[in-house]
Amino acid sequence: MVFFGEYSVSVTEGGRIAIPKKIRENIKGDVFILTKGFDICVAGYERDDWQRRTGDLMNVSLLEKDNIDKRRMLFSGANEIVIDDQGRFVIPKALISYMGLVTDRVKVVGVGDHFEIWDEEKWLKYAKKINI
Amino acid sequence: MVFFGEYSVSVTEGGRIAIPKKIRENIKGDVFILTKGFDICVAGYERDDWQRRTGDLMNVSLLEKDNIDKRRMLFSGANEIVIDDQGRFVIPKALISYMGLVTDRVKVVGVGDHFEIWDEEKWLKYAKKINI
DNA sequence: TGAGTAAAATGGTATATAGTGGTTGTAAAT
DNA sequence: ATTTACAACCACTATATACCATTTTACTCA
Repeated sequence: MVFFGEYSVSVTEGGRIAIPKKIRENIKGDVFILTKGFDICVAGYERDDWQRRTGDLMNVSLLEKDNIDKRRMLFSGANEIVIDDQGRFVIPKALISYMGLVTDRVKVVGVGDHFEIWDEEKWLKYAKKINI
Repeated sequence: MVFFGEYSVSVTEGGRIAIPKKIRENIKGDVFILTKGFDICVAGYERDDWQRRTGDLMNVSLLEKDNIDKRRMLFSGANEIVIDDQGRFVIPKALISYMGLVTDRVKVVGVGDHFEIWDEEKWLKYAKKINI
């Protein structure tokens, strides 16, 4: 399971997209976790992987304030998404708003352990900035 | 496994090429990784080799932002390519666009540990500039 | 509270286009 | 002369998109 590549897909008015085949075939089953990512994008994780990796974050001390911002973002933004049998799903409103979607096109990009969805323009700007 | 030589091949409208035999016979099996390379070309690596070099980027904390740029760059630019039994494969759209392909000819060149694919004109200009 | 209405979510179908596999042609190499 | 590598072409399949219909949810006002 490694997420690769960069794909341009269209978004309907209701926030529905068809996830690219090359990304989808890396998701076991038809369920995954979609949450807020760094730099105004949304990030998708395999459910098992998500549960395994968030495990440690569930056992922090009540007095531990470190990373509280990131922990809030990660968990409050998380949604369990079910992909329909045509490979489509709806990006929840809160995440649409978080990613600042303005056009009707997004980039779906693989980042190894997870994939990300970006407003297309924002991705292009970012990619230029970090010189991809 | 050493990639060398310079070959000119044609590209179809859909971005498909027949990889030169001399390059192909250095690829173990029929799979390799095609990524964005330096100076607007795309670069092909053996899969094992690439995975070995990127493996440590797969197991970072969900809260770790430090090398996110690097991870996005490496993985979003990479594609797992399967060569068909006639030695053909399609260069993904994002990479076609990255390499600035204008004509219907590319140069496939060996660079030791990897091979590269260039828009032919760009390669000739580059080769002239660096006085090869 | 509950019926009526509007809006959104969902499921399905049709269409265009991109991807894939196969055949044939041609020129070069053996 | 036969084989091989690459090119060109065609046909079929898979995927992404747009569109429409139905269901569900939310909202309003009597």
